[in-house]
Amino acid sequence: MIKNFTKAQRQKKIKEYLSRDPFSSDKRLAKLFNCSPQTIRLDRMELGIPEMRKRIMQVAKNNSSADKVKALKKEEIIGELIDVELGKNGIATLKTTKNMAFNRTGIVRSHYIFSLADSLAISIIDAEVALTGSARLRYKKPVYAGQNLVAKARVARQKGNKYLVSVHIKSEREEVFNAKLIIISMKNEEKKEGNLNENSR
Amino acid sequence: MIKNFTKAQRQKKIKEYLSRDPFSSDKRLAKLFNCSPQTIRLDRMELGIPEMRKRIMQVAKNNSSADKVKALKKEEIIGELIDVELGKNGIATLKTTKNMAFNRTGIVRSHYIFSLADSLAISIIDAEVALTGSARLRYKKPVYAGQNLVAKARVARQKGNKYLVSVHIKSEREEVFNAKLIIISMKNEEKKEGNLNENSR
DNA sequence: CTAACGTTAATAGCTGCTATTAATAGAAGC
DNA sequence: GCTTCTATTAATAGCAGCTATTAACGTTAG
Repeated sequence: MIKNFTKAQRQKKIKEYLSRDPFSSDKRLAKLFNCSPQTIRLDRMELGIPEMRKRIMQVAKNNSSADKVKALKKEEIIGELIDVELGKNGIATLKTTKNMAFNRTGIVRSHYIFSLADSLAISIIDAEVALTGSARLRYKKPVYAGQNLVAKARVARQKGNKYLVSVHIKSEREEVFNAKLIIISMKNEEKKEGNLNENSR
Repeated sequence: MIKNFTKAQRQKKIKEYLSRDPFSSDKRLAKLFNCSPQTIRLDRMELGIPEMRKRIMQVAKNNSSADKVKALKKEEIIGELIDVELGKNGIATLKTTKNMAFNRTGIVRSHYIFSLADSLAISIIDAEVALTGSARLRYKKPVYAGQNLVAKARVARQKGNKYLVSVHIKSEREEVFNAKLIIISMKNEEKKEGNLNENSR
């Protein structure tokens, strides 16, 4: 019989695979790694990896705690949201990579930086839907692939449904970018409609 | 025996409860609502609510695609470059998709629109390296996933290595966005100094 | 040879279900 | 009254995806 992997190789692969896709049962993994479910189970035990259902739970619990932010879902935010005080301020970080940069120079493309600022600005607005109305951007210094960016946003003013948000992005404590954005929150007219025809009582 | 709720009341409560906390099994719900698990099951059937594991799955899948950092993909950024007269003007288009939009509203995220404008502005500059220095953005109307965008850029002024580029983006002949960008062209000497202390290797 | 290791198998039991059939109590209809 | 309907509960078989345990192999190292 063909030996696909050594035990160590297989376990490493399993770990890698599950970190990307935690939704596979032992049965499915067994097929993927061409071994028996029991082997997968033994591997999981040794690696301290919980069963599929518990893995799914972890993922689920993760994002259910993340609905602090109303207008954006987690996946829609560029960068990693560190802290948010809705309606006031927020912090996000972005680890820049080569993919985000011009090959020739290694300089990160400007729209990635804008995306970080814009996403963060929208995230801190306390509304179901928030859109960017206008913005003033200033790129202070070029950012090179590999640099870690820290974005801080603050609601500077609010007039009705218009928020003036200022964002400063630093790398190594040096400001590389700042922006002022007008974010517009949308009315929640459609929220009421719950129980018109619900019988009962 | 004490009748806690009518059927309709209980079902309404179950619906409410699960929308806040999808992690409860029928058994737990039965205790909460002081009835038998079977009753809960019947209620779920009537309401079309799936079992706990499937509910957890839904929550998990939601944010599972979250590798924390969602990168823009290259193809998504630039749009299609239709025509360029270096140093003068250019036209690019972008077919917007659901991926670019907020799930909830279908409105395309602002940074995609900026990316189109910014990329186009940079590509019409006749220089080896061009960087965005600052920008003034105005979002006129929300863009919905599926709309085709047409961006026109024009070099309005040039002062040394600074170019003032204006970009107008239309959908269906209606302007949805415009921007003025200062693009800075870099001399080729300056290209090297990127790797002073950072990223290295 | 034999002991250890790696793998697979078989078995019992668990949770949280689905699906089905049935029993029971209470109210409503004639 | 008796019947019928509704709501609830029960009991049963079966499923997926496990845990935990015991056991049986084959390969390899000493």
